[in-house]
Amino acid sequence: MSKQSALHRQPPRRLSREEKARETRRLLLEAAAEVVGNDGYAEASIAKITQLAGVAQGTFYNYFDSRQDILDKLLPYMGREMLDHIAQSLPRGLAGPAREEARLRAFFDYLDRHPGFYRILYEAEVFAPKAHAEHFRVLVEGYRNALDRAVARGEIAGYDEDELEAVIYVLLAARSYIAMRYARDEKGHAGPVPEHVIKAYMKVLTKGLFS
Amino acid sequence: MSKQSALHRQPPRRLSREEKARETRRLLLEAAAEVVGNDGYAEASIAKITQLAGVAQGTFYNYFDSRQDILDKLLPYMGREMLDHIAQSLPRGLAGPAREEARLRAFFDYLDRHPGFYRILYEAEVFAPKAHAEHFRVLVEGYRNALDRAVARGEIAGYDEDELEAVIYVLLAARSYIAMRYARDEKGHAGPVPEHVIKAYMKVLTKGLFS
Amino acid sequence: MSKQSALHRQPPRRLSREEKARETRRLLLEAAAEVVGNDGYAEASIAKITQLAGVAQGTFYNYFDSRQDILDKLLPYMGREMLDHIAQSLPRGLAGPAREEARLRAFFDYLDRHPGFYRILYEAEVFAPKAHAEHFRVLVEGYRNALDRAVARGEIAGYDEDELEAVIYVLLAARSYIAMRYARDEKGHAGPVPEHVIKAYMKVLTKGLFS
Amino acid sequence: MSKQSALHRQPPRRLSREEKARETRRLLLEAAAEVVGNDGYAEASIAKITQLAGVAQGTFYNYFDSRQDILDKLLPYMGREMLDHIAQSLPRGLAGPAREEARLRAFFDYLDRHPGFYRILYEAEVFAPKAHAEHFRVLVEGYRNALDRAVARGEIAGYDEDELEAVIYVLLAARSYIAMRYARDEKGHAGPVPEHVIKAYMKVLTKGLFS
DNA sequence: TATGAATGAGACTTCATTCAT
DNA sequence: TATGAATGAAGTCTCATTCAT
Repeated sequence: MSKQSALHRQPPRRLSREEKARETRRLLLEAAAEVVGNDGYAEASIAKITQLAGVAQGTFYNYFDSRQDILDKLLPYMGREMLDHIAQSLPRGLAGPAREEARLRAFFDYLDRHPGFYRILYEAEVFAPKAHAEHFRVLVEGYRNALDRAVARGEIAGYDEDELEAVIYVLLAARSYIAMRYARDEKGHAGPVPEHVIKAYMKVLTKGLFS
Repeated sequence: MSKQSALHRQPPRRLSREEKARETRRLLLEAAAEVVGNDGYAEASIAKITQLAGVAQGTFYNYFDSRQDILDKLLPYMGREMLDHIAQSLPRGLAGPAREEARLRAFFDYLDRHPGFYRILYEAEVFAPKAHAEHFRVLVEGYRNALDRAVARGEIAGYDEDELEAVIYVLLAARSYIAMRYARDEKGHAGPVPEHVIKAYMKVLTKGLFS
Repeated sequence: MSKQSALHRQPPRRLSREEKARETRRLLLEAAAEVVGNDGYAEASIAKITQLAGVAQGTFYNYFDSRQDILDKLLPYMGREMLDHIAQSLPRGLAGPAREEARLRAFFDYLDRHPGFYRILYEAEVFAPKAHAEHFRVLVEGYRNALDRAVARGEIAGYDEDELEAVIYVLLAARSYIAMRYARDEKGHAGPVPEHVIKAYMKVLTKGLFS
Repeated sequence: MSKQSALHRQPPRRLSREEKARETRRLLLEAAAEVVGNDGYAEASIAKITQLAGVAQGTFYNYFDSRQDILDKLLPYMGREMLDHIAQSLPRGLAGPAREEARLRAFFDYLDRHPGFYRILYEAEVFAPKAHAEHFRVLVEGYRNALDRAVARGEIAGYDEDELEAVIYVLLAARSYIAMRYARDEKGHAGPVPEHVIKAYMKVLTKGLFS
C-alpha cells in the first residue's frame, strides 16, 4: 500500500518500453532490498518482493532467473551504492588516522541512512556466498590501496604486505561488529554510533591496546 | 550409517530411564550440531537431525518444543564447550599481550578441532538471534573481567569502561573475521591460522596501526 | 466422493502400521491408474491423484519420490497384472494359430475390463519412456519364447531369429492399433473388439495378405 | 542462432503484405515441427516456437488462435508432405506385394529424411487427437483405394470390406512399430530400417506366419 | 516414551495468453 | 501487423508438526 510509494519515484513524462523495463527491474531490486533488510534473506519470498514492487509474481521471472538470482544481485547492487557513498563522503586532503576515521564515519553514516544494508551484507555470507566473497574482494582491494598509500606516505610502518591484509580484515571486522552492536537503539532501530565507540576504535589504531 | 557411530558412545551397562532420556537429548544436540555445522541452520531439517541421531521424527518433540527450540539451544551447548576449552588452554601466569595472544590461539585451536563451530556461531545471528545475543553477553562479560584485571595490573591504560566494551567488540570481531578468512584452506576445509596473521593482530594491539 | 469407493476395499479388521502403509501405496497407484486412464499422463496432477486416493498431497511424497516416479511405476504395476491375466486366460493345450488367437482375445479381454490400460500403455512411450521400453522388453521376450516353441513344434517355418523379432513387433503393433481403433465404441467407451477384426488378423497370420 | 537459418529461405525481392504473412505462418509451422520433433508436444512452448521462428511471442497469436491450434495443424501440415512423398516415390507399374513393399520403403525413406515426423505423428494421438484421427482417416482411405484396386486385380482375395479395413490397421500398425523399434540407432538418431525387417514384414504379408 | 505415517500450508516456478505501444 | 512486458493460474514439492498406535 503506502509502502510502495517510497519505491515509486515521480515518473518522467514518457517512458520508452526499454526504460519501463529497466524501471521494473529497479523496482524489484529495491523491493528485494527492503524485504531482505527487514525480514532477512530467508524470509524474502517472491510473493513479498513482487507485492512490494507492485508487479505480478510472474513478472519477476522476466527479470531474474530465480529467487537466488536476485539475492545474488542484491549485495552488488547495494554495495556499489555504499562504496560510492563512502568515496564521495571522504573529504579531500585528509590523511593518516583522520582519513581512516572519516572512512569509518562515512560507513556508519551510510548504514544510518540505509538501515537494511547491514542485514543484507551480514546475511549474504550465508545466503549469497558468491556475492559476499566478491564484495569482500572489492572492499579488501580498495582498502589495500588506501593502506599502501598510507605506507608510502610514511603513516604506517612495520607491517609487511601479508600482515597488512590481515589488518584489513581486522578493520572490516571491527566496522561490522561495531555496527552490529552499536548502530541500533534498544528497539533495534537504526541509529548513530556513539562517539566513545569511534574514539575507542581510533585509540586502538593509533596506540594499540596495550600501551 | 557409520556417521552415527561418532555420536553413539559406548553406553554404560544399564541406563536408568532418566539417563537414557538425557542420552537421547544429547544425541539430538550432537546431531543438530553436526548438521548445522555442515549444512547450516537453513538446511537443518528435523528429518536430517533425527536420522543422524538414530531416532524417529516424533521422538524429537519429546525433547524439544520445536525446530527453533533446538536451534536456540545449540550455540549455548557448543559455546560453553568452547569457553571451557579456552579457559583450560590458557597457561597460568601469562599476562598482558602474551595472555591475549594465548587466548586467541586457544580460540583458533578450538575452531580447528570443531570445524562446524564457526558456522554454528556465525549463522546464529540470523537463525538464533536470542542465543547469539546471549552468547555475546557471556563472551563480553568474560572479556571485560579479563581486561579489567589487565587494567588493574597496569597493562592497559587510557580507556574508560565504555571504551573498553567497544574494544572488546573489536577484539571479538577480529577473531571472527580472521577465522572467516584464514581458518580454512582453499577448499573450505578447516585449517590452522597462519602465523603472520596472529602477528599482525598482535602488532595492532601492542602498537596500533598508525605509528 | 463416491469415486473413491471403488478403490477402498473392505478392510480386514486390523491393519498393522506396515499393512496400512502398503495399502496407502496401493491406493495411490490405483488412483494414479484411474486418473491416467481417464485423463492421460499430462493431466495427471498430484492433486487429482491424492484427492482420488483420499489422502493429503503431502502423503504422496511419503510413497513416491516425485510425480514422475509414480508415472514410471504405473505401467509396470498394470503391465504385470495384464500379463498375469493373459497367462491365466490361456487355455492349456492350444497350439499354433489357435493359441495366438487365444492370446489376442485375452489381451482384448483385459482391455475391456481395464479400460484405462490402453492409455497408460500408449502414452507411456512419451511420458514414461523407461517403463515403456522395459515393458516392451518383457513383452517381446515372452513372445519370443512362445514363437520359439511354435517353431520347435513345426508350426512356424521360414523365419530366422532376427526376422522373428520383427514379426513380434508386427504382432504387438497390430494388437495395439486394433485396440486403438476397435476396442471402443463411438463415444470412446471401452467395448469388445468385433469378431471380423480378429478374423482378419488371423487370416493375415495364417495365409498372408497376398495369396 | 544458426538454427533459424534453415527455416529462413532466401526471400524473393519484394514480398507483398499477404505473402509476408503467409511466410510468417509457414515459419511458425516449420519451427513448431522442429520443436515438436525434437522435444515433443509437451515441451513445445510458444516461447520456443516463436524464438526459433524469429518472431515475437505476441506475433504468434496473429496466426494461430492458441497453442493447441498450431499443434492441431502440425500433423496435417506434415502429413500431407509425407503422403506426397510416398505418392511421388512409388514407381509406376508396380503391383501386388512389390507395390506394398515400395510403399513401405517410401515411408521409411521419408522418416529418414524427416526425423521429427515420427514423434509428431506418434504423440499426436495424445496431444492432437482430432488431427490424429483425421490423419488416420486420410491414410486409411488412401490405403483402402489401393487395396481395392489390388482386389480388383486379383492380387488379394478372401477378405471382405470390413476385414480389409482391419488389415489396413494392421499394416499401419506394423509400419509404426517397426519405425519405433528399428528406424533409429542405439543413440536414438534416425537411421535406415534393416533389410531383414522389411523381409520379415513381406513374408508375413505373402505367406502368413503360420505356414 | 518411541514411532513414523499423515497433514497442509506455503514456497518456487512455468507458461499460455493479453494488451498497450 | 509486430512487439515483448505483464499477468496469474496452476503445478510440483518441502517440511515442521501432529497423533494414533
